Amino acid sequence: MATVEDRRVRRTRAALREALVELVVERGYDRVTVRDVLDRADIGRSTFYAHYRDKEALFASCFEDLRDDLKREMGLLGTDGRPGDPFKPISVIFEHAHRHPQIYRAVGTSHLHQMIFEVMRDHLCTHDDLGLPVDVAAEYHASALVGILGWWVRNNFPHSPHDMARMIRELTVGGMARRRHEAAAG
Amino acid sequence: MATVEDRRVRRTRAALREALVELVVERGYDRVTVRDVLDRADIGRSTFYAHYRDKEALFASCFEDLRDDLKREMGLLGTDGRPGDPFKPISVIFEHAHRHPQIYRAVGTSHLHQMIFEVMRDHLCTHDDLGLPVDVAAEYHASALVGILGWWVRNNFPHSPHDMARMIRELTVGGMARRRHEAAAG
DNA sequence: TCGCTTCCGAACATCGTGTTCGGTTACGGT
DNA sequence: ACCGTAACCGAACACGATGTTCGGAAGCGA
Repeated sequence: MATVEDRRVRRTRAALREALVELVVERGYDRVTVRDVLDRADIGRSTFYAHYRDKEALFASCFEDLRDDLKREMGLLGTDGRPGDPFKPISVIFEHAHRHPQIYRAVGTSHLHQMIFEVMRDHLCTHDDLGLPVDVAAEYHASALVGILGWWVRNNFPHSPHDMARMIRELTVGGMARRRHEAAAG
Repeated sequence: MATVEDRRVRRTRAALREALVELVVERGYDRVTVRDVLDRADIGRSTFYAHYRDKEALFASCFEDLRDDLKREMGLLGTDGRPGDPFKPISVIFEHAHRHPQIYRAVGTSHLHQMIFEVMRDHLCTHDDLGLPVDVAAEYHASALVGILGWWVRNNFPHSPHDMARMIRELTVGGMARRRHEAAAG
């Protein structure tokens, strides 16, 4: 029956995560060594390896928090059963990134990609059949979305989350609408 | 007045490039060491560093050949001044990838991304104004294209290049056509 | 054949990684 | 406040990868 997590553990892990994110933002993931993280966080070497297998594991743990947070917000959209605005999820993603600029700057798009791909495929399966392989459409739209999200983050949020969602809607919905129309007519 | 390149240089560089590509396909870029490349190519250590600064430089040189080749093929499309099929470039890219499966499997999409983004932006500037920032549209379409290309390569070319180009056309053209129509009407 | 370039390979210094272990500190529970 | 335990420290170590140096051997083009 584990009591509340030891305060030392909390502080150690938080310091390590914060240090890694800072350093990755400053130099990029590849140019950060474990030693750098240790110095920045002021944590002993052996302590690091008592908590994480390696740098990659620490990085993943940073992203896990973020992912859970985002998934929770996404989950709130589908509670009432009604389909709702199919582009609302995009708004949510951009709002989320805008609220966590540091970690979105640090995290590569590869982690995000897998998650968004899955959301996208489920969405396409339930909402409409486009007359072409679902995986192709899902990969296409997921790549576009993650790519433009990364661009937006890298360029320090040159447009508001709302504007980004609107523009993506306009770039995307035409293709979908046209396919639906053809499918209905043919 | 440099004569033809020394045969030894040609053979050395070719062996190194081939070895690196093979190993990257087998294990992924991060899991390949310089030593691995040396063993596979049967080249001495000092010889390697006489030709390339590090592993990254060798990898870049692999991609340069490919890029020049692709750019040449792309260049052949615009020689007659007529606009032609705006989706022909996409066919060319997929045909090219299909003809060089090994190196496309090895090369990450990041190198490709920059190139395709530039082509896309130029294309959008000359062809049509979409009523939203060109950079946004270019990044969106470039990301989608590179993403789906990577997916196609990773999954061992589950559709023909022609089919891929067609599907992308259908996923893309609706959005563009709709924007053009609105701009003309409004 | 001749002169020059390239290649070889062993040795070396340097750096990052991940582990071990005995000693110290700080936490949570009572 | 006290105590047992868990976490932290830091120095030392083994290991592997990187990139450089240099003298000698071999292959190239002319």
